[in-house]
Amino acid sequence: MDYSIGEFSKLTGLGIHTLRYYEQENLIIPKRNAANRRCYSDSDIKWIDFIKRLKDTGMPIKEIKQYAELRAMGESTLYERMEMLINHRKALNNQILLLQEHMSKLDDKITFYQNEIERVQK
Amino acid sequence: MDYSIGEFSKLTGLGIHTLRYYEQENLIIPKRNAANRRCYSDSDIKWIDFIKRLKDTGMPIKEIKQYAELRAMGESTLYERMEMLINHRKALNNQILLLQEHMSKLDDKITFYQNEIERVQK
DNA sequence: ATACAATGTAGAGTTCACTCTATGTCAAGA
DNA sequence: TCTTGACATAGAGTGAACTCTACATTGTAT
Repeated sequence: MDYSIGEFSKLTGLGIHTLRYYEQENLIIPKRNAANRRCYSDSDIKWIDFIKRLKDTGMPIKEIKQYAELRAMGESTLYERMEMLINHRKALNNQILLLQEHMSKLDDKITFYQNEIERVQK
Repeated sequence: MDYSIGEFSKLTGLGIHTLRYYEQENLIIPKRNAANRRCYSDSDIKWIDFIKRLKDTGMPIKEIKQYAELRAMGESTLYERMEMLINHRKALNNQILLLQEHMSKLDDKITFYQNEIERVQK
């Protein structure tokens, strides 16, 4: 099944402009029909979902672009891509640990506020 | 103890330009000496550390600015500030949960790569 | 056949959070 | 005294990631 850019935009939640921008950046390059219209496929949906995952975990577009370009080169880049993901996993793990630390400090601060408010009310 | 902007920049790890920008945005407004030079205090260091924590947990400058302005108003805004922090804590918690989910999916993908690479090598 | 909605390209504009430049003042060391 | 370096302000520039505009073309419903 193929989708026009408008349909694909609705399916993925990404704006039409964003999809064209992603194409410009080589993240996703859909087929074209006879009239030069973009034809997105079902596998493009999965690919966009993965791109979103990388983005949402803090990978910059440039790096996603690198990954996408390796992917477009086929099987010979499997190892390189895996290495990228392993590195990204490490970064993500650190990010989570840091956020957890921040949260516990934030909890301390909230506790402090609760005490202050009680103190002031007396 | 008071610090010039240069000293304070080194102490906090924030650039001089960034400190002036933060002042412009009302995040931190140091005293001035007779010659109109900024005089940062020890408590300003703690305040910057807290600003950094908010920033690093994804709070946009505009919202930090709101918090800073409440803080500058004194005790009467304690409750409002606490509420902001509680909301932020919630957002942070969601963010962490989401990242953990992303990480587990990333792990699946890495496992997939490992299998693929093995398959291709045979 | 005609209108209109969706699509195409190229390039400009926006927002965020800095970061830097230009220009001027002033205090302290050689 | 001279010069150097840190500081001051105002405003311009940057990079990331969109987002929008202008204008041309095409597909579809009436």
